[in-house]
Amino acid sequence: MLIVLELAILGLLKEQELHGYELKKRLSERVGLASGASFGSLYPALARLEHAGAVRAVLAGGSSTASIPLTGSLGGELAAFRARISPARGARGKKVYGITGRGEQLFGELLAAEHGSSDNDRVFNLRLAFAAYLPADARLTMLERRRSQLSDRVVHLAARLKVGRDRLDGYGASLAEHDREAAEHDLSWVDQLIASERQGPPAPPATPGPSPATSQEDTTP
Amino acid sequence: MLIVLELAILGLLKEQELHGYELKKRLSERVGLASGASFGSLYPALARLEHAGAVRAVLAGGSSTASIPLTGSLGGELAAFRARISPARGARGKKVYGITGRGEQLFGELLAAEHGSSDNDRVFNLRLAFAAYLPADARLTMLERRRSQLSDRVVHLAARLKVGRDRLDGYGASLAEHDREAAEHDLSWVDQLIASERQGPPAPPATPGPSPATSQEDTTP
DNA sequence: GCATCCATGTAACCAGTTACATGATTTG
DNA sequence: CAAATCATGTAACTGGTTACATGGATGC
Repeated sequence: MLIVLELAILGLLKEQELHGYELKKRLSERVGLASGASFGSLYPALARLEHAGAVRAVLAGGSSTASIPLTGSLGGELAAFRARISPARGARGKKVYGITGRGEQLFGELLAAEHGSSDNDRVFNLRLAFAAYLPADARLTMLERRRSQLSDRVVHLAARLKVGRDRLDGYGASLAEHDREAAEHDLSWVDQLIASERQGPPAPPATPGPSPATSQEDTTP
Repeated sequence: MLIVLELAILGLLKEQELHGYELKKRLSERVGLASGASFGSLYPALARLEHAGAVRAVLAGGSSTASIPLTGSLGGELAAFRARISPARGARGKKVYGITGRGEQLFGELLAAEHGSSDNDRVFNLRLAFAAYLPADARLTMLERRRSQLSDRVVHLAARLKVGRDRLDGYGASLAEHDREAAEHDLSWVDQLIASERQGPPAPPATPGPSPATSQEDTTP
């Protein structure tokens, strides 16, 4: 799924500039099951995004740790400038990517788009991971769509259990049962999310707050 | 994944003869999340299996309900015979497939094969669905491999939670938490399966017993 | 100076999907 | 008899993987 990878890349780059290798590591850890993207798909995706003007690459110089550890809250502009100190070195430098205005826009579109019934699980997880960038109402809509999806699934799985009672052996029955439980667990989780969405304000406890005035981890090196 | 689809097909055909369309429906309901195979992949897969001699097709005559509703407990022989009443009709008849000796063998191999670290979830679910056909020790091995896999995953996800505490926003944290819970749930489920495997006999409550002397579908054309 | 990790990229291949083309059977 | 559903198949495309090729940087 195009969107999955590209959305994930843009989302991570929105937080801070990264080069491909690092990006890949973050992708794996950040959205756990969602995306085990490999280099073979990551680099082409980056190339596509760059071609589309959504990200911009800067060849970064040698001293490795220079560009990685900035915490992200300042615009790409500055960091890009800093990186440009040593613009070209050997044939293949470390290519640090930053998101552009176009990229931010694309990110917003991808994040808000209605993914007509396809993929589901992975897509939802990913979008939730970046839900903080979504306006509150869109977030709620998304959660509710997910809720109804899961509720359908639970019904379907329960039906499977009932129908298959005589067609399933012990293992099949246990599997069906477990699937239903998992779906129910997912459902109640989403319900929780919805509930806390409705009464509490978004309340982002960590770094990438979408808006509030409280975000000031400055990053002067 | 080749194995997934083909294993699933063979497994279902082992229980009873089916034509593609019906097969597809069963695939969806039987192994819930595991396989939403579409016709575009199913028919080619059937063709491959037929070419490999693992399944054998019989053109079935018109009166639809004749071949479907047999409860599966009788060997393929009889059903095949019944279907052969009108062996060829229009250009495209309903093609009922049955598993052959080669197919049974292949099924066994696929079911027992070590799927070196790949796919995981779907494969496990599928194999569990047909676990009754596995000898007890292989079953245990498989369950234990899965257990260690899941245990690794839990550790990894817990680590993600701890590490990402400051890098994750509320949504990311909730997601990570939920993933960990899900993995833990899976783990304790597998533990249960292992436990009941160890002390109780397999005890298959329904149709498809793995071995008893009743299996005699010979393959004379 | 050699091994190991970091880092980027390409090419071949693979499983699977969607969309299309075709026709038979059932049913209102 | 027309519409819906059952049924089989093909072709184009997609999103992805593994394996390969290449080379800089680090550290022992």
